[in-house]
Amino acid sequence: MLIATWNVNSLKARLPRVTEWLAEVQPDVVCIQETKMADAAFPALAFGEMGYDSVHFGQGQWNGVAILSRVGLDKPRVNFASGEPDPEARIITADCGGVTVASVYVPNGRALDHDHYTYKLRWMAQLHAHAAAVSRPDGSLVIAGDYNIAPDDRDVWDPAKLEGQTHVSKAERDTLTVLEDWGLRDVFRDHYRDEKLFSWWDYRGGDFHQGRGMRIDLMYATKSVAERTTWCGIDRNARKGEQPSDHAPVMMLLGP
DNA sequence: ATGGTGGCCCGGCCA
Repeated sequence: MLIATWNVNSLKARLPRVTEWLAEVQPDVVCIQETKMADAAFPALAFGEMGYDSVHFGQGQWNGVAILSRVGLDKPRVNFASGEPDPEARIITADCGGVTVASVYVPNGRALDHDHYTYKLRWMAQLHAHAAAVSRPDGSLVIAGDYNIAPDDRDVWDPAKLEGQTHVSKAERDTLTVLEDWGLRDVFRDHYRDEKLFSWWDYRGGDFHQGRGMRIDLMYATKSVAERTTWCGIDRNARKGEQPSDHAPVMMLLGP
């Protein structure tokens, strides 16, 4: 079972690229972020014609998350499963092929002294509670999406240049450690020990072609799922060509 | 030099 996550940066602008990619790669489950559309505009029919069931949690102009699955899609849950609901559309969960899958779009944070940064840290605490509400540490859970956090310095092109900015602060990275302490693993890092491989590159300044990126699109999985993972990858080809998203899809392949 | 590109929807916000 091939599970993917992709921040598409507007599903309306990206639908041709997304359907082309689905046809080529044939993933079984896809977590999508930043659809930037209302539920009524979500192209469920187009995905259905390609064999995918889908659920979407949108709010219109900003945010918006979805899950596509061709291995079953049960118990869709929008927003956090416990505590205060997020006022923004940033998390959706469903059971797909025996795995509980959450598609998450973590707040950006903007700057360390910004209100949005405290919102981001609070959001990550709520994500921890969400994991515990939908699964046990010994269950089958994948939380995949745009975390807007680079787990460590291997995950950024130049740590020195990013010091003092969001995505790399200790407090943000500590929220990932909380997830790991609960029982989740960064499955990509299990398969690429020291490689500096990125999933996002700013549109500006030719950053993609200069290799100036970060790995912020992450797939956290419980131990039983991580141990079934035979391969992980980032499809940087999807960042090339006409009208790409600024993110590339990240994938994990599960054995039986 | 606080720029630059590309989404949103049509001047400025957000990433």
